[in-house]
Amino acid sequence: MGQGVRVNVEYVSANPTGPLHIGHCRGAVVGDALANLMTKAGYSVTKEYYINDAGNQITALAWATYWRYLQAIGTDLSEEAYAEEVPGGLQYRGDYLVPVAEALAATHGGALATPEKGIAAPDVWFHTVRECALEMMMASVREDLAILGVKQDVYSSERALAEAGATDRMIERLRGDGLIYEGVLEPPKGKTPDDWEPREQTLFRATQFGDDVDRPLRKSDGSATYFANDIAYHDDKLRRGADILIDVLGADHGGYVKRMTAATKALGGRLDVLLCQIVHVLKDGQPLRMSKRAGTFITLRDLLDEVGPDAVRFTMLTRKSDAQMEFDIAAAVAQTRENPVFYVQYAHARCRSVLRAAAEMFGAAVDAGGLGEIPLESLADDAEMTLIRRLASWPRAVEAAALAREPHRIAFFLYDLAGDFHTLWNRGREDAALRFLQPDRVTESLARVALVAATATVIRSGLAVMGVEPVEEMR
RNA sequence: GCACCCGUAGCUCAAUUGGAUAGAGCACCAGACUACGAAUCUGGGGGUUGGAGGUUCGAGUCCUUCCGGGUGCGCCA
Repeated sequence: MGQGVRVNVEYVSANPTGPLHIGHCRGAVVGDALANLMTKAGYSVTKEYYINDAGNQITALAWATYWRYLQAIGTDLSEEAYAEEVPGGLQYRGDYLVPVAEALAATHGGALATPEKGIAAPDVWFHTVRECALEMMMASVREDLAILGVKQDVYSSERALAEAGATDRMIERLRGDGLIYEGVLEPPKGKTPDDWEPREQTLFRATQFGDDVDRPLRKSDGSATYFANDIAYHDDKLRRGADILIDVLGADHGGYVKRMTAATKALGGRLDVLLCQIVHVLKDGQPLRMSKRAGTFITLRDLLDEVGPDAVRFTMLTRKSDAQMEFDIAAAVAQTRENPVFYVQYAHARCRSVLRAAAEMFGAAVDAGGLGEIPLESLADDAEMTLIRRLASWPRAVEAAALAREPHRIAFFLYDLAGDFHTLWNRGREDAALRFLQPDRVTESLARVALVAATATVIRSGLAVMGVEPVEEMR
């Protein structure tokens, strides 16, 4: 279906200012599964991560890391005294910066501070600290993603792009198209910021492409907005060779969809946005509330340790991404039918179990390739036909899901398929004639083995799209 | 105030993109284990798809409006 069409799927793209948390998890899983799904449907897919390594939050990260560094070399400075010296205040206080500080202390000793272990001039330490922090944060992000089973093809740097002049070039290009002007925006109705005052900014005519208001590309001091850099980045993705761009974003970026879609249109490209709504994590029936300030946010790593990557991924895909979801930790690890992960895995394990028994009973006829020649006319029972129909609808289900950008459909398909298979299996308990393996009826048995093998293949294939490992046996 | 997302069985969610009688699981009721693994399965009850209009041969799906929940709204990213 997607033959020749090049798709760029961008997802996660978390700011490298700390470890990934649950809020990032859904986007990571949905984006990865969508990319796999598009690949399965025949598109040529690039998986991409956008590193927001420019802007104030990275400066704040550097200052926070520097505080930990001063601590690591044994400063006398109090946290309060330090925070007063930080432009904008000390924003990140998490322990996760301690290893970065230790690495800095190990490499540079006290050289990044004054002899009294106080704050040195920024040109002494800032660049070094920022680069080290960025590098180690991204390494930790990648590590977490690897455990989740996510590996992206391209990691793009916002700063590198901006420093190469991409933002300026993009603005001039749009200016040439008559889409840029200098002007003053109206304050938002009903919720005017306290410090509002009219300022002239460089604006993009987003309203010409369906947005509600024109959007600023330069702040009043002339520096580029995040949006401007992001347009340049989307332009870069298009130029690298992509026919369709897909952004997987968190719900807090909902207000961003129209303007980015509009901007991509202005660049002559196409952007689809998948919005992943909030996930509420339940533990023992109680919602876990995330708060960065209180330090109680759940990291992705915590969740993976507790639930395991397969259950995390499957469970995240049991809901349409634009609907809010509850993630019940207990339910995700439950070994019952209520848990789709288990139910589907169990179906696959049963398939494999039958195939192992069949190989022992019938030998070489069951091996790969041998089943293709088996006459299948004997498969006529209702339960068998239901299963066959389901299997036959697999390619269409993949296409429809890819077209709709809805990877969760694969999870539901597999759940239904597993149900069909379990039903057939259990028919064999009531009616011995429906059992898969019957030593005295080789042809019928092999036809059923072929059906079981096909079921295992489709389950395996669907799980691969979701990034979940099929299991050979439950234990 | 404005924009976007959601509202479907008591609960958690589907519905092949506008198609036939809206489907699953949990919970509830009634059944099935001398097994190719019952960690399962079979059957049953349960619905004015948040409300009201409209488009259509046909609407959970599209349009208008209201109600409720969520997210966001220049010089953060």
